[in-house]
Amino acid sequence: MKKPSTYFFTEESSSLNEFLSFGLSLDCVVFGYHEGEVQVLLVERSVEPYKGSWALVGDLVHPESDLASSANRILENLTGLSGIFMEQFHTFDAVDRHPLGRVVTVGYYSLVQSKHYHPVASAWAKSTRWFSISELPELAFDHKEILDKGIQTLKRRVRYRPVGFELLPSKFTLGQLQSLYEALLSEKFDKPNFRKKILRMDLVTPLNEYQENVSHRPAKLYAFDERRYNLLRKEGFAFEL
Amino acid sequence: MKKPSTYFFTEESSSLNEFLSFGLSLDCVVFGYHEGEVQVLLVERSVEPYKGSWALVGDLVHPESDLASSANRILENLTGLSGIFMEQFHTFDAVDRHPLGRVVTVGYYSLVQSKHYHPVASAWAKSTRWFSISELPELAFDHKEILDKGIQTLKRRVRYRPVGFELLPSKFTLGQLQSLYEALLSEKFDKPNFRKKILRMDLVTPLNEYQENVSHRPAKLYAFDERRYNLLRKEGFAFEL
DNA sequence: AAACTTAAAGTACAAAAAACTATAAGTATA
DNA sequence: TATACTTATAGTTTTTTGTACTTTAAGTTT
Repeated sequence: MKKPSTYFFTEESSSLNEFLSFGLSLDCVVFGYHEGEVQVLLVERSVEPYKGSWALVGDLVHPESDLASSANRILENLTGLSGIFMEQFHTFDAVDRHPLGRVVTVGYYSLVQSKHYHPVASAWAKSTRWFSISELPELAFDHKEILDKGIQTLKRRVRYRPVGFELLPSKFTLGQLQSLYEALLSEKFDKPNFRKKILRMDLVTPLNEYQENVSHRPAKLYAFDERRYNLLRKEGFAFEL
Repeated sequence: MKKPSTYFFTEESSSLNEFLSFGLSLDCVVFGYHEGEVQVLLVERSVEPYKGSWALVGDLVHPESDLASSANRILENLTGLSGIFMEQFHTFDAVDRHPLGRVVTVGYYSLVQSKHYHPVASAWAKSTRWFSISELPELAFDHKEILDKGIQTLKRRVRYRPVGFELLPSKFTLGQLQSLYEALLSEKFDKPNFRKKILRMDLVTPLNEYQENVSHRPAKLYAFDERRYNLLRKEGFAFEL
């Protein structure tokens, strides 16, 4: 990259170079869902600082790459999966948040089906583990703050994004969908009304398939209609439950 | 600030210094409201790059300060007002977004009453002006993208923040409040129901004062109850209109 | 000064939606 | 064949929304 030669910042006469001294990192709250419980993937750091502590999945961003591609690289390295759903939620910039320098971090969250995730060996992670969001360990850096903000954001965005579908298999029952939303929002819904509302939105299409090997009436399976969602999203619809 | 000496990033063996080469800036979408219209404050740049173009209010962040204090400094310089409501909404990081180097910018929005705003001479602004959000000029950098995302975010946050009150005088009528929300959301509300909902929330307290010099029945004046709002916010309430 | 205009504030009621209750249906297991 | 469990839906009650209309309080016009 060409180094700048002109002044940009005019409040005091100092060159732009002086201001190009920030580090940029990305920390991702990887949400999973398993048997009615919302989980978060954490890694045990194998390097200083905070060696041995649990931390969010994250890394520094290379000066030549952007956040979205860094995020994909980081998650693909860790999970072996590419094209995972991921969204930015907040930037954390406390001056002393990183012990080794001025590093600003951008918080992302991502949604994966726990069962699709398989741990991959990594240079910076001694181990990785799913934690229930109700039983979290102490975290490195300001990762507790980032995680809390991530959970808070997810709970809101769930209301106007089809976030839930990322956490379910491609064929699911309305009961599973309801349990997921109840776990995400820590709130119970009325079954008949939940069904009515979901079906009215036309976001899911019924399949001619049913659950198998269950010791009760088998539920009909549904699939998420992505085309229909993209249509609705343009009009700015709300996911009212 | 102490320069780091240890390795942090282990994917390749390079020192942290190599990664401390980002610039950090802040761009603020200053929203105003005047006679039923939502406006944005733009500045005409008097310095390169994009000299002469309209741009959002923004500046580089000093390595020793954080975003919140930079934001306050920038807005106080420009408007002469301090303690203005301001909130982060998204970080923009395209590699080529700034012609002079790798500068990542954090988008904020702020809400001010246009009539309280008085332009202040500034080193980097030839002039400043309010624009209606329906008649915007071409903007410098990626400011169009930032502005669009800011408007989109405001429209959503209006639903669970008392954002509206920042844009009204301390004593206002319910009619004014309703017009403001209609302008912000480009949506009409039913008057009796709007009143019921607002009053039910207990966020506004009626005063024993009335409009004056209007050629019709004068409306009762109300004030926003900040204490009550802080109570409700902890429970995570929604502003359902 | 009486009649008119304008908008606030509130009332009444029908229509729609949501919340709640109850019950029938389908499958596996005891 | 009974029972345990869960899906699926019908129906009833309660709450919310939308519409129309009434009353009140000013200023404006004739």
